[in-house]
Amino acid sequence: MNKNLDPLLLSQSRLSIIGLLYKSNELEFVQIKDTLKLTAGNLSTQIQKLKKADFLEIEKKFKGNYPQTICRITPKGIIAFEDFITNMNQFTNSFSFIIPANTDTKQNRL
Amino acid sequence: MNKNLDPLLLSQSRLSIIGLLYKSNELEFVQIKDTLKLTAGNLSTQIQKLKKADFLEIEKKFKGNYPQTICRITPKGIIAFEDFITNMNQFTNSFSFIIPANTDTKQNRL
DNA sequence: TAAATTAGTTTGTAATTTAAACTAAATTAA
DNA sequence: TTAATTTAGTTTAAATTACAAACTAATTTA
Repeated sequence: MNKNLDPLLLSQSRLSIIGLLYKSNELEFVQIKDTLKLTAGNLSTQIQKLKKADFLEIEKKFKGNYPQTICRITPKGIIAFEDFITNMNQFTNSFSFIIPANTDTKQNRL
Repeated sequence: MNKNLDPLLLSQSRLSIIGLLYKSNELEFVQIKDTLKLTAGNLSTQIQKLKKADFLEIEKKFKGNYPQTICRITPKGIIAFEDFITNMNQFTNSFSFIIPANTDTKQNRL
């Protein structure tokens, strides 16, 4: 089978989390939770999985008196996300005989 | 969260199965199994799930003396797959500031 | 006629998902 | 001032999913 889609990112919640961080580099736990409308429990587990894969790092600070959890995407996370996008585009483009194609050739990795 | 990706298709195996059928309309169980290198057990369960969602229909015949299971994509399956592709393209294109964009506008549904 | 092959289905375990329950501190209201 | 509520998370537990292994059942080959 086509095993090129990282199963860790083949998940609505984790794909969205990494996608958000891909754009913003780092975000607060609460920002992610609110933006994606995830429960805190779910987000907590998902970022732990992403951390375990070294796709993001978690920094615990304080914002005023409250604890604050910052998530930051790692170089490995960036590459994994770009690979996912590239592979998914490749897949969707293989149906361009009916669904208009993606012009993506090879991504520019920064 | 971005709840527009049908979780039934957000699976490597089921996405590939429906993708194959999207191209070929109907295929034998064994053809799908061999093409995607799935185990028979896994394929059996996955097509049952897809059937339950009315994304494909299963016809049981005989080919010579051996049983033959034909899988055929349904109109509902076609729409679901096209929607998945469209939504995934929309997602990936929202990262085109770095990853080249997909030109897909609105798909032509046949 | 025994062994191997074909074509699947069912089962059992492991992993995943996610809401609910919980911890722990801070803040607000009575 | 102390009780209730809010903030910010983590842990748990139940439900769902994934998938290989084991199984059924017939056919073909040696």
